[in-house]
Amino acid sequence: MAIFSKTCEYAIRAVFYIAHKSASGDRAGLKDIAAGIDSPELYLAKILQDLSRKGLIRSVKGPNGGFYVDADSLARPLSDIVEAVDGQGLFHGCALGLKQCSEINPCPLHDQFKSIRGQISDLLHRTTIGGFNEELIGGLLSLKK
Amino acid sequence: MAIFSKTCEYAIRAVFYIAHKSASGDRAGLKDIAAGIDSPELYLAKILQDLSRKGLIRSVKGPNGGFYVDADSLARPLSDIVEAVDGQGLFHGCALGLKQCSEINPCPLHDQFKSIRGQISDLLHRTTIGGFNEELIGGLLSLKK
DNA sequence: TAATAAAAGGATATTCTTGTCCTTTATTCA
DNA sequence: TGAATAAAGGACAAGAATATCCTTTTATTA
Repeated sequence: MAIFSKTCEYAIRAVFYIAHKSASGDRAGLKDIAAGIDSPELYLAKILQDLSRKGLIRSVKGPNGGFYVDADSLARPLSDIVEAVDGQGLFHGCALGLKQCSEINPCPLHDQFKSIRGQISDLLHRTTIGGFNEELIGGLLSLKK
Repeated sequence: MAIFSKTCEYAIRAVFYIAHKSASGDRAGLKDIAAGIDSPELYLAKILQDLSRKGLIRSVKGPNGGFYVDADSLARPLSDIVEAVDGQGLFHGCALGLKQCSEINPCPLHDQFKSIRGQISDLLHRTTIGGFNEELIGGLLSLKK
């Protein structure tokens, strides 16, 4: 198992790609994004529809339409995408799947996993969607698989 | 997404349960284990067959048969189970699914995820299968969901 | 040695994730 | 206003993870 689902990986890469285009005032079309992040186009369409419904990205139909993110969304943390797609599983719940594990009755790995999950949460919360743009512009980062 | 797959959660809980019984010289039968860790019996059978083939646990057929772990296995790290079931995904590979991400050409989250994954790896490597027995004996820990 | 108990193994069923296809709706522009 | 473009939406398909069923093999013990 990877850390994120495949759907979530696509979502993150796509939003980065869209944010990058948005920074120069452009919108990104589905074909463009799918090619840019190396993902199946029609599956990505579903993911973007979902993110759009949830208000994480915006879309415009018709000629010269496409996806973009506004300034507010650029400032949003990466965790918003992860939660929208993969839910809270990475941050909460006993790692061993024990229902009775809690702060009051912790499993033997509870505190250690708590610390690690806290770090993942911190990382995803302090990293913003727009924060990758410099690196994308500098060409240091490719979003292709 | 949780950290481990459901299969892996069952596997970990089952091995803990078996290890606990083994400590008092007993073997654990499938029904017993499934009830003890609250998992579907026949699915668990497949998981245990797999762990047995991979040498992580031992089994004996026939009356008074069942599963047990030898002293060697008690000393094994939890990471052995996780790797056997969920593979290397938790420890290796770019978190964002970027093929080109590497030490030489790291993605923007590479180093931070590397640290977190290192901690997960350390935790799972330094925790042994047998290490939970005191807590199970003390009744502090329940393996039921 | 026969009866029984318990895991092993193969096949199938169900559910969830991932991926595709086709039609509809909204927008642009000639 | 009509044609073209691009996302939205609904339905379906493939694959993987999870779960169940049935038969076979191996061991115990009466």
